[in-house]
Amino acid sequence: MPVAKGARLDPARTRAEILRAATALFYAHGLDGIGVAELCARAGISKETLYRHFGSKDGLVEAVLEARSDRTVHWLERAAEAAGDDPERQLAAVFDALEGWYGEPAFRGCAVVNAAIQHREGPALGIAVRHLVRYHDLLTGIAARAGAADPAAVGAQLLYLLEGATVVAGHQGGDGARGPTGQAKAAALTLLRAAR
Amino acid sequence: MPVAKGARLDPARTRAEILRAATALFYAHGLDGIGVAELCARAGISKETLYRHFGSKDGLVEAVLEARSDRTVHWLERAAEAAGDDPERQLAAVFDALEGWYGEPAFRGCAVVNAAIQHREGPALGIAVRHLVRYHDLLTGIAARAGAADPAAVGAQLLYLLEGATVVAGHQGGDGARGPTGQAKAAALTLLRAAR
DNA sequence: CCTTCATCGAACCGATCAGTTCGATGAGAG
DNA sequence: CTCTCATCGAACTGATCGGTTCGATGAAGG
Repeated sequence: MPVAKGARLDPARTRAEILRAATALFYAHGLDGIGVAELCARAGISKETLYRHFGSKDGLVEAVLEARSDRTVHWLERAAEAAGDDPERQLAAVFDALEGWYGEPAFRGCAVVNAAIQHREGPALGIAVRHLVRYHDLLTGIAARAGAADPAAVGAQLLYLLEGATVVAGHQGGDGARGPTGQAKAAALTLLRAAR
Repeated sequence: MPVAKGARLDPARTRAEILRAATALFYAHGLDGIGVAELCARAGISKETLYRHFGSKDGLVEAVLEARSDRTVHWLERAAEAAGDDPERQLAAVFDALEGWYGEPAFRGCAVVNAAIQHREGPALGIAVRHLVRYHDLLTGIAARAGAADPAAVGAQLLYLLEGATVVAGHQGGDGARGPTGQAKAAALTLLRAAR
């Protein structure tokens, strides 16, 4: 990142570096909790560079959220695929991955959903809705392969569990008062088995 | 609320009116989406009155969140009590109440949880953690009365469902793209029955 | 009647913010 | 070597924000 004055690096690399820094800062401090000036300082770039690449702070937020949604969804899809063909194993793998995420010290919930809660207007809400639909599709697919009578309904139930566990886990770290965790996978498997 | 210049109304009533307006405005626009000046205008009071009652915007936020948490928890407790002695009926009543709430056009998710997501520092996070603990206590009590082997674990599972359904429902209204709803109660009952 | 005081309304303050502009710099391309 | 242009860094703008202050007002209480 120590880009010199007249550096002519790959512009795509500059853009990626801005995205990387902005993703972490928006997640940690909230969309309104970090200013463009500080963001540029932390990313090691100038304001002019940021505005040439993204046009506005909202444009940067949109790019960050799109990338974050893609990464998270693909991460869970890969976790399910890697678990083999058994739908129960796939579901267990998804929730194992999630619970590993919850344990990271910087975990603060889902960045996309959090952003939509912070900025009801603007691109965040639409991206979050699509994000939830993708989660729902993933879980509905597992329910369908498990032979559920109404896969979309079971997918919705599993989606509630996933999002609820994420929200609850996201509130643990600042204070004490941690509620019981590790129940999300058990609940998900119970719901899937009850649907067959 | 058209309070005249030298009005000597019950100060407690003035305070309550500020709280009422602030609760709605913070919920609709977010904690950072509404300024003190506009809030005062909408509440029909002057800035000096607001600052005498609450000291700061953060003080007002704290009072709003405390009151909102109390109201919501008591509302669900009453819904459960009114359903009689059968734990399954109590759980159904809680999720019926929630799903009625989700259908309101102004529904935007849980104000307390949303606030903690917006302001990670300050009083919001602590209030939200306590809020979730109270929800967990309510649901754990139902699980215990239903004879669950591990009531706290079942309470956590139900808490995930409750929060997840709230978050998902809170993202439906701005855009189209509504996911399946109405599955929260069915999932909750499935989990409760599986635990007996 | 007269004191008290909650209230209004408007001006004011310092800080911060998103976004713009510009001269200087230096690496890569021809 | 020279032109191009992405980049830096710093200054600047206009708006908004949270919070303070103050004189005027008028209802309640003695």
